Amino acid sequence: MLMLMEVLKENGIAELRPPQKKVVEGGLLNKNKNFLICIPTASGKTLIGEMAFINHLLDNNKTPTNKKGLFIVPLKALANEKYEEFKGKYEKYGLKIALSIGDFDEKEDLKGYDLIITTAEKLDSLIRHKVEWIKDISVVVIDEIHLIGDESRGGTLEVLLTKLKTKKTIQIIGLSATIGNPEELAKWLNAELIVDEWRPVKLKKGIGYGNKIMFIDDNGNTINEVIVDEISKNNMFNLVVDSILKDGSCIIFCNSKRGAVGEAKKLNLKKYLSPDEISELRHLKEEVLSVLDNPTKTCKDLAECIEKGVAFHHAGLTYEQRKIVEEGFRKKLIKAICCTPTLSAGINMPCRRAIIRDLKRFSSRGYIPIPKMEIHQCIGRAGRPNLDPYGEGIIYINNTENPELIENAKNYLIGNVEEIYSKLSNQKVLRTHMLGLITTGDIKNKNDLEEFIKNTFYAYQYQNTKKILENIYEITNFLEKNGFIELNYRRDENKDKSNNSHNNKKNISNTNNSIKMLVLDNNNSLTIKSRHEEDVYYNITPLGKKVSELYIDPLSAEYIIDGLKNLHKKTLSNPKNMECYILHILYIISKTTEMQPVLRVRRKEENDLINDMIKLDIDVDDVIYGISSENLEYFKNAKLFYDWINEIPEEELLLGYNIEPGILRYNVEQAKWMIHSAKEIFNLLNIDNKVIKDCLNDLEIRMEYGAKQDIIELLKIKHIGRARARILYNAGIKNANDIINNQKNIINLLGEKIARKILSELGVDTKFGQMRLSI
DNA sequence: CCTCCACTTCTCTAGACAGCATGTC
DNA sequence: CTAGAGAAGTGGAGG
Repeated sequence: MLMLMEVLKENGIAELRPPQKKVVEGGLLNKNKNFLICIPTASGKTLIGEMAFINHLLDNNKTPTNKKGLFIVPLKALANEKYEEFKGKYEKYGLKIALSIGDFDEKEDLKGYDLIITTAEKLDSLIRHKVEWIKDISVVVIDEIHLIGDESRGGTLEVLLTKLKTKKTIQIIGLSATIGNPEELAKWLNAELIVDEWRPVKLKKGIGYGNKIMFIDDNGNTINEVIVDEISKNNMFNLVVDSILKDGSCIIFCNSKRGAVGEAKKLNLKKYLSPDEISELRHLKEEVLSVLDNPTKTCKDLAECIEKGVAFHHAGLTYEQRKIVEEGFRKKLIKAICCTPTLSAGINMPCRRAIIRDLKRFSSRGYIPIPKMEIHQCIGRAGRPNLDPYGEGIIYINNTENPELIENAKNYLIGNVEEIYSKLSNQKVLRTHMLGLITTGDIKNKNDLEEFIKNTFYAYQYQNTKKILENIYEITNFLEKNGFIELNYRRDENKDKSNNSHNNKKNISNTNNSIKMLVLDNNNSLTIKSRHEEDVYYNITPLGKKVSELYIDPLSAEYIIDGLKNLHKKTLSNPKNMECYILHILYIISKTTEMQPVLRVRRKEENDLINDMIKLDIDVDDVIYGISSENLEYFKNAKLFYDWINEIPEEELLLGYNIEPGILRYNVEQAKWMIHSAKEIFNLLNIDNKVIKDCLNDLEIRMEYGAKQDIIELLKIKHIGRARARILYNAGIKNANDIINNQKNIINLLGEKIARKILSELGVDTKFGQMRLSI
């Protein structure tokens, strides 16, 4: 304890906050005690994790114990932020801190690191690659652990926690936002539950309508009503200006990107800016415009807003643009941000006044209410520690004084938030993780499988594993059918050894039958299990292992395999039309579940797309029944990638497909990953087809750079991207040899510094360089 | 033949984890 | 629980 306080003190923390004290008093320093901590954002959650790390990773002399701690965060941006923060705080004690996320990895083996900041998915992936340091883990802190209830990502966290919590030597500390059923989650984790409402800055909750804000207490009673100056007809504008004039800042949460941009455009705060601020904002504006070679519509819109002291923030912005907006807001140059949920959780972006504009959002099920938990996270942004005397979380109703709407808003502000539920039964989650668990050897047979499921949050919550097990048996059949796993029937070890593969095959079909019987029976099916089923053993195949390590959905892998096999047949009958094959491959990857959602098809576009698909013979099994609208969407998406790799100018691309810079980058990133996966999978299929193989190899590079085929040789060289490659190519320099033979020319074209870098990379006079050339 | 305007029809809808191997202008 | 805003298209009236 003494050591801990000393370390905290050396990092500027003299005293613990009430919830932190509560956790320490509850036994945080007991290295075997798990915790679930539900306290508001910005009340010092992270520090609780840090205390646990210090406790495990440093001894009384403040030197490393060589134990390992993991910090699992939900976003890469957050991981980066914490990595920098922890490095600054704890490296001085000799702790080695690593960041391990999808697009970045410490070069060295993570074995030598004490504190690793990672995401759930990355950690899961590392486990699949069988890193051996997992056994050294002594403490795991999970940030935003309530995400276990997230439809798409919760399952991964659940599988991970299920594994971790069986290892009794690991202390697990879950940090959570307020949830409706914390006891349930805590019990499952064998954790002590700490709930606290303490906040560093007081939060006033209110409902805005017309030009009034009605502040209410936790019982829903009105505390006071504030009249906002009606300086314009735009009530939102009045609300924002009201805050700014009191030295406050605003974040307005909207339910769509368009809504956020529209709201931002309506706020002109120029009148309220100082001359200094105006000139600095002009600088920011230029920065925003220079992020892309040619500013697109989104860039121009943002630049225009920023000049007026406002910004919008959503996934359509590039990473750099988002950073500019966030930085501008922190420096108080940008007075208000209109955003989508990008800012509702994750990175630290507090403000004085958080305004909720929408309480419903469009989803696959229609226009549905936004969860209360999310609204609470949004209004929880209000109140900047040490800057604001208080924060204001306001739900704004544009509609006059409709009592129903006010009542609805009130319900959002008071009372309990939703309970969270296991999302393990999500099909994609089950497919992916069943394969993963078989890969890692966590599940070797049916007994392991049932044991594992019994330990999940799902089983704990529903007290019934029958339904999910039936589901899983179907999935194991699917995995077996596609050659990702093998189902073996063995009565005992000896018999198994004498089994040959032919016998195994026979047994598999028996297994299938018995599983079907199980599904049909609704009453006491678990007791009527046949012996066949009892004895199912799961073995991973090389293909399955690859799919698992690539971290893609097995269903996507099936699409890829089917697609490539079909394409192979086509290349045999007509080995000439390369462009056609490229579109086929792009179409295949557009179908994968990782690429969803794909672009929507407008009615006017339908005919052209159908004609193209027929011409290219893509997924047209039966012309009479036509092509499904889904397939049209996949194809449209494929065409986007096709245009991208054919160097269609970005602005034209975005306009033509009606997307934004950030979304394009995201899609290209996903596509790159899928093409890489397709390439790796194809290599395992034992199909001798050089056309497809070359095509996949080239596509991976072309997708990364957005480049045509002709400059591929140049792109393979370090320091040459698509711009430099194009310059060289236009000057007649087409490959590494040309570069070596035209050294003077290269210097003229690219400048001496870069030219020298490239030449030394090509290692004209070193053997290593020559080897690279031959690759 | 053009412009304006009212009306109808169409379109669109949040976010962001994972592989791999290192550096675009 | 299952919408609603805004863009695009249409067509008639009026000059």
